[in-house]
Amino acid sequence: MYIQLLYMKDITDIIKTKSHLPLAKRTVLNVSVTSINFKDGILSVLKPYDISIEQFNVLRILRGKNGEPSNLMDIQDRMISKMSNTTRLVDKLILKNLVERFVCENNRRKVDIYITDEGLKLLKLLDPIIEEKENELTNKLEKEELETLNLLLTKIRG
Amino acid sequence: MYIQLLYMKDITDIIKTKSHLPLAKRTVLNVSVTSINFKDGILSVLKPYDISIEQFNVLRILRGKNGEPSNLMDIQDRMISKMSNTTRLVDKLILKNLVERFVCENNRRKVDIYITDEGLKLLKLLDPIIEEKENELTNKLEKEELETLNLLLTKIRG
DNA sequence: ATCATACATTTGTATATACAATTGTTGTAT
DNA sequence: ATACAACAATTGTATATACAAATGTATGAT
Repeated sequence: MYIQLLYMKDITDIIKTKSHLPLAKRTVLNVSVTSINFKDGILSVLKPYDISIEQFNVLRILRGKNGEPSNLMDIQDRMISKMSNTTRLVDKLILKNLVERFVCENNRRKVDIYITDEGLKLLKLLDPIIEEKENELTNKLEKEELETLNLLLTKIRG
Repeated sequence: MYIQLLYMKDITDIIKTKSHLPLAKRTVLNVSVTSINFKDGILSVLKPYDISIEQFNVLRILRGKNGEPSNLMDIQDRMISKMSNTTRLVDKLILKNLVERFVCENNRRKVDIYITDEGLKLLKLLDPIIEEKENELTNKLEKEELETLNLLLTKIRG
């Protein structure tokens, strides 16, 4: 609660006292604050299930393979964040029995990573809760406005 | 270079293969990717000067006080990220002689934190480089579009 | 004046991020 | 066949993030 209050104050501060900032700087700041805002929201949903956002992302990537194994490069290619420490992410998922890892038979440099039934079950549980939170996080804008926002964000990245 | 390529592939992937995602989910993803994009850009500028984004932010907050001291709460209130580890951020700035810390005389629970001349000098050096990068990061959009983007981001946070 | 409470900072632990270096495996050139 | 380069994953180190707990100081109630 305290953190939440501080955080609100923070945003207010930025919006109010810094609206005279140069447009570019204001944009970078605004995107960052919104991103942190979203991340906090998703995190609050995952917290009771003792799983981090990154771990959740890895699980969803593995589910997307429909029973086929992934190796680390596959996973990293689909992650938003950088390539590194995916080994350690998988380690933690293994400890929770959400994932299994084997040496790849065709290429012993690679590893085959599978999501377990337990992992699939957790995802099934989380899916609707995450979706609800995502809707909540974006419901201040009309559908049309959201489309515009997505368009601008895509365009700004070039 | 490798990371850069991977990263581009990543974005392309998301935009191309995931444009059918629900609007809310797509928005959350798009904001996150853009935020990481911006962060990477700023980071690449700061890297040669051996200073992290968070350390840079603390320095700018201190400069904003124009010679008056800040305590940790002041700093945390103005940071985008959460309250914690600000002590350690300041520790690192002290090691670099960019900042000084004293026990507050009026209230010995607090600390007075000052930016040093060396800290001010570094900021003066970094200011134009950061600004240039911010312009570069946002130059794919027209001024008008950037204003719209900022408006939508402000509105989405409610 | 004492005690409980609130305040401000610090410390500890787990996880995540960023990058460099290392290990082990495979492919290729000679 | 051997040596070298490329590949895939792992490990190490420093920093940042998130939260809980501890420390020390000030304030208020009685």
